[in-house]
Amino acid sequence: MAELSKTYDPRTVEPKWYQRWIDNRDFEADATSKKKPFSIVMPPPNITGVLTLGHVLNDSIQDILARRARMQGFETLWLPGMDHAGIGTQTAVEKWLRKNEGVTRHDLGREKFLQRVLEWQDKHGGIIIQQLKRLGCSCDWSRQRYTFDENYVRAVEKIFVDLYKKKLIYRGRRMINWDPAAQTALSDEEVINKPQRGNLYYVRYEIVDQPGKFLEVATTRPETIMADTGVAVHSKDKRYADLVGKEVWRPLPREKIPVVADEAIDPEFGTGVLKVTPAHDKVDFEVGQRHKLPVIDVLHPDGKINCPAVPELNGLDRFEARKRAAELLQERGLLSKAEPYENNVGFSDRSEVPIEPRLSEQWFLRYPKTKEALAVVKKHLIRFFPRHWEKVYAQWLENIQDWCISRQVWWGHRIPAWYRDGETRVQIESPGEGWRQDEDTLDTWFSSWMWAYETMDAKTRKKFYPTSVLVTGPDIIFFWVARMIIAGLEFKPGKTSKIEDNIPFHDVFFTGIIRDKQGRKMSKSLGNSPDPLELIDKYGADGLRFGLMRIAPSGQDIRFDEKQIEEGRNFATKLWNVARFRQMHGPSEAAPKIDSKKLSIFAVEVLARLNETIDAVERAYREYEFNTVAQRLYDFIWSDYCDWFVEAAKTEIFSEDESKKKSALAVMDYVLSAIARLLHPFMPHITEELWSLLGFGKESIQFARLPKKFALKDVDLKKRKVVAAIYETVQAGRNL
RNA sequence: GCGCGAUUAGCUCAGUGGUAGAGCGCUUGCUUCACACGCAAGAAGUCGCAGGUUCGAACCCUGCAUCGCGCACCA
Repeated sequence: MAELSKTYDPRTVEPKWYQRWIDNRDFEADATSKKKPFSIVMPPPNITGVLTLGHVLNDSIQDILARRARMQGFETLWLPGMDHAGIGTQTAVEKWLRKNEGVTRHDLGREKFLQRVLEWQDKHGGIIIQQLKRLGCSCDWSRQRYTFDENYVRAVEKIFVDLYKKKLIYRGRRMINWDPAAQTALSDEEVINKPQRGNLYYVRYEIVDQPGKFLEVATTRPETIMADTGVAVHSKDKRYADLVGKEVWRPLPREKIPVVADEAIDPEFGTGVLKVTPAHDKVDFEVGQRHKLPVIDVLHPDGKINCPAVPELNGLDRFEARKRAAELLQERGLLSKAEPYENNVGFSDRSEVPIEPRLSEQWFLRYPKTKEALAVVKKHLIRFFPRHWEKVYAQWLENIQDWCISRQVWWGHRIPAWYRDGETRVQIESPGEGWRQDEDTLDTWFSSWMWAYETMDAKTRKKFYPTSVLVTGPDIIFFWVARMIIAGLEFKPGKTSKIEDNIPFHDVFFTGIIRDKQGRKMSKSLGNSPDPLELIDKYGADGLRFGLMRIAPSGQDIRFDEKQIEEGRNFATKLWNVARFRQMHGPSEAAPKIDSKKLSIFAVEVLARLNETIDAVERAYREYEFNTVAQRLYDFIWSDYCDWFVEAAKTEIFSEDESKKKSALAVMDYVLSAIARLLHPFMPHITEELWSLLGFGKESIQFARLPKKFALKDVDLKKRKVVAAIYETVQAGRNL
């Protein structure tokens, strides 16, 4: 048995073991194994991403579950991979190109740009995978997948074609969310509403056959007046009843537009008159449809005004134009007032600029299996932890709208649609000469929704699908979790067509979101996100993992404080030292013989508490209460074992009575071995090191069975009262 | 407007019907033969507010307040 050094050095110990695990192929799952399966697919991080604390939390939890499953005797697969992250990656590379070479993607053209993305990917991509290894993640790297793997791309295309054939995918000209910065359509989920301070402008529209009389319209967007093709009032609004059917002069440019009556107008808002701008607002579009109003688009895709008829505004950026339009109206006496006003504006999740509702030709998916998806969660065929997310999930599914899946982005899965002379064909291969493929790519989530099964080959899938549990953040419950459930139910990748064989996972554990000390989200721009790699250097991967898990209540947001990680490191040191103490009194036994007749009352106490801890830990795992597991282990080791048992046992260890000494040491071995195993999922490296140095097993601790409770006799358990009394006395004595 | 969380010691958070807990911080004492990343002792909370249920409420119910999040509205 090697000697334990005076201090624990995670920086050498951790990489040493990780390398050994990899060399032994300990993480590789055997699809032909007879053991029961346990599987997790990792939510694929973006190829451009670097490790954040969010990943550390997420992946530590997955690692804990995977490592525990191995110790429970399951054939365990933790399948890792990466996401190409369409808009995200494209934006990152464009930014890099602009900074380093001063060129845009349009300067390069599609082909060259994609070439550069691939080069960039080889050079800078996938850093996060190396970082996950440093965390100790026990992923099956031999099965690592990428949403751009050839087979995966093929599967995405195939699904598109299938859904098209089923008439679930269609192409249509509809109102979509347009991101003028990234210049692409977005799904509703990618739009975030934020309250914005602005003005409510009261604009005067002169009534055509009553010169000098005006209809006043309240609007926040005077820059879109040029696109007005009508004004609308509520059908029952008496104030304006006589004007319905007449015409008013649109101020910019001056033109006659009709007054229509529609139920959608709120008579209470503003003046009760709505300017109808079908090209630039969803409600207005619908009103326009009902009254057959024309659609005039006055915005370029980049958000600049497209209206040569009003040269003062033409070519201006939309926000610039807003101010200018108000000035123009003011000059012409058509602005009666402007009052400060706060309203919600939709922002692009990615580029963080306000989106524009825009009429556009896009591909859409009519979601299949929404009722079934609702039912599997309601009936707990899929269980959510914590439960309250079920409601959020249900609310989304009940109000679901068709999904806009096409993106005007170059980096992504190409849409398998082909055009020639007004003819359209949807198929994977080109139909032949003269056919032009659709320029657009698919929403990244349209590929990720197959992640739970398309990452597995047939043999792997047979053994490991459906997966056991999904660990992810609640922020992607719609983007990913719900859509994966739908995909599982619709595409039926399971061994039979039964629902329970096709759901993508049995349990979903939603982690909390890590915030800074002030409760703000971690973000690059705020610079409040500590670098996990630095934390690992400082405190060790095990320290970081344990520290974080201990403060991560199930599903609650977490306020991060480095102090908490320091505690994790301190705990590792404590464990190390108490093992050293044992080692100073001779070699340990892998299978210590404990003569229950010779157990001291202190030994009975610590074994009883170990039993309680084993039970409590088991219970907490069942509910995914990782902080409880961590806390119970922490308390047992530090307080019950170190502070009380070891201190009490010292008298025996230093006594002349050999049998008492042997008994105490045997109990220490028993408890230490149990501790190492219980703690291994949380702190894999240090426990493996101790397991090896103390000689508790020839094999890696990873495959050691979790400790069972020690069989204590009732006679012995009765002694616990005495121990309690003694401990109380000791405390009182110390007090004096 | 609807829904979901949170509100407990200076800080970060556990507890969830029966005498208020942990870690950090603070105070005091310890270079005691594993550990100062430590040991021992201690001070510190009318458990957001108001009602109700109960023998008994931090915990259950109702209402309110504050903070955060989601959905809807958003001219």
